[in-house]
Amino acid sequence: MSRITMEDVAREAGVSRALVSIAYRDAVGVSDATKAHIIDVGTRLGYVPNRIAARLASKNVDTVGVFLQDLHNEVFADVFDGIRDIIDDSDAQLVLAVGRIDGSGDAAAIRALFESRVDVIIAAGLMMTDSEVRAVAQGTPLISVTRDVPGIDSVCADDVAGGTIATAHLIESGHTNIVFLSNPQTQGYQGRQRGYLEAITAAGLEPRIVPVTYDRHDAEVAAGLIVDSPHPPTAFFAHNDQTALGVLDAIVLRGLRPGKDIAVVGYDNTSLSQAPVIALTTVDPHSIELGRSAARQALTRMADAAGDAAAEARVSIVHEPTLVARASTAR
Amino acid sequence: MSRITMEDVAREAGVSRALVSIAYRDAVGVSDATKAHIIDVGTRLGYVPNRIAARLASKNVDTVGVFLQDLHNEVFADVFDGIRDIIDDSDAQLVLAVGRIDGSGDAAAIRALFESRVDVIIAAGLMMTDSEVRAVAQGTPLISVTRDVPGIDSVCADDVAGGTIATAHLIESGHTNIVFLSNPQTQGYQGRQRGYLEAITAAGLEPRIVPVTYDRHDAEVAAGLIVDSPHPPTAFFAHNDQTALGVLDAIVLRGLRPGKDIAVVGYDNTSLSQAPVIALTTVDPHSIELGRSAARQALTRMADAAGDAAAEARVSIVHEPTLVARASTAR
DNA sequence: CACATAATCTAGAGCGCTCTAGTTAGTATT
DNA sequence: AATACTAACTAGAGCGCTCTAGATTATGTG
Repeated sequence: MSRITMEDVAREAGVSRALVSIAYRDAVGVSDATKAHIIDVGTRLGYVPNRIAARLASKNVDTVGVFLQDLHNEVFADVFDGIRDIIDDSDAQLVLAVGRIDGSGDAAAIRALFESRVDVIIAAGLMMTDSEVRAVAQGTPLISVTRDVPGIDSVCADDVAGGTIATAHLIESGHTNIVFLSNPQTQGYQGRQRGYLEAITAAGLEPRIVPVTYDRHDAEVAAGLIVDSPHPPTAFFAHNDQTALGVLDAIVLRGLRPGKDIAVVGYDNTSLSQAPVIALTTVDPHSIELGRSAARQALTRMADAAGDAAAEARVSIVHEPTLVARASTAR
Repeated sequence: MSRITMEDVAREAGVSRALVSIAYRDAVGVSDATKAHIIDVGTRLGYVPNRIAARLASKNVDTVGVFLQDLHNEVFADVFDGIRDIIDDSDAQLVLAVGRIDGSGDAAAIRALFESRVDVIIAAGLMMTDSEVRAVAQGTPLISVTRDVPGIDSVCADDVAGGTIATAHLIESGHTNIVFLSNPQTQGYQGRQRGYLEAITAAGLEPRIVPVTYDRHDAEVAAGLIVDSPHPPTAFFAHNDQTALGVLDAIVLRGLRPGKDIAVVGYDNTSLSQAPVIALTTVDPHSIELGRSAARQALTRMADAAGDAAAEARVSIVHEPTLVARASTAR
């Protein structure tokens, strides 16, 4: 274990501990020459600053906690990329916590973030209910990304609009029997469903909503049952790309051709959907950009928590999603 | 911010600070009644223990740092799942750091882990050279997972064997012109290539190795060029599933059929390759199991760092990979 | 050259917790 | 009833850093 402390460096360099601290933090108050000397001695001794101690001692170490729902869903990787873009350019620290696909790890992950005394939390894809989120956010500012939580700072795409353009795209292509695959477990992706409903009813069509679990294989099975039913739809709109992939699986397994025989639309525009083998039509919520916005908002919240500017009211940033048409909806 | 400290709880509960500490840590030395009372007062006040302070004060808070190379590659999600399986059952803490796809974030991520004073680091997919890894591991035990680093505890699949069975599978299927798509940037996936070479030369065939970058689109372009070349191979063996997907893209874009016209084998058995739409033949390194092994080894290292049992020599755990044959290599 | 001003540097009091050593009370042993 | 335990609890010294207030030295100015 690294046993070298700031004290050791100070003694060896012949200066006070405080000066070593100043030097290592790039703060003002040390001459260039002394600073160089201190850093030099430090590296020679193999000194590694102890961030734990620094965090304890200082009120000014900005740290943002990031919660990612599921590492297996690439959306969260995209969001994280965006967050990092911004945070790397600030001098804030990042602390990461990840949930479990079924949502069972959310509370524990958020608690861990709290116990690490982060100044602000960016949560991507929390599965709890709105009120649970609000309850948990007590004290530390919480920014929800990819999901709008009333009462909480939120950064997300306009999912209702996204659901509408996806459905409208299908309707324009001549489909009249369109099934929406919803996710009952995930609180907060209701917007996509609402958008679907709006577009469907506006067109005077009959909505068909089927709930599926988060698991892609389950989605395949569920979609398969629907395809095999007496009145199979000609198009599916899945609440996310993962589920859409399951639908493609079901279609392919039955010897049918996505796009030609049955149209499929996903949501998220993960890099997967872009692959020519998949070529999934999908709604792009611009996840990276969402991550960036969320990170900027996080930085803002930290700033006005530091200076005691009256905490602004809840902020809701909504990005406009765009449709990306690919082969899965091309005849 | 949560301003309530242990002191506050102690005062309110009418006990000493130390007793609150004992109660909250589930340690022995407090009666059940008092403990219940303390916890009760604590929750009423909204007390959240400060793990930062705990870490500083205690020598006995086990924390394992996990480095994941790239959130966009699902292998790392699998490895992480395995790690968490084990760590969740211990009472160690997990600290996560993630790199960047091009390896540029590795050093910074590892440094952050060091500065967080983790007791042991599990690194999945480090892109540095072996000696850089060894240099960085000074002091803190470092366990490399998915990659064998000489001199460092490593948990990985037998990549040479993996490369061999993949190539042998292709040869048995009658292929004689097999291209291996290597990744020159990633140190340490050389085993897969070596396995390929062994199988190829054992069969008296001509090796063809083409380097591609980590980017899937680049892989598609590179594979495309090879397919369009005068003597296109009848089979590709890609160093990982991501790259294999790029190959599938190139094949599909040319109106060819994977499996039928050109065979493709990947490596990692990510959930993606299992999807019927993709149906990629691949080598399964049993990533989750690798994660579990690595975590167990991490726990062991921490234990013998605590008790001053003579630190054992370097441990290398090798799992046997298995071939998963799917449609991408079926005529 | 005395005095102000700025630039460096230091002392030492915390940050919120854990942990060792010790005190006090409660129960058992002979 | 004296002794020995054990269980329950407390005091206080850190952990390695940051930060405020003050000391010291260097620089400028009329």
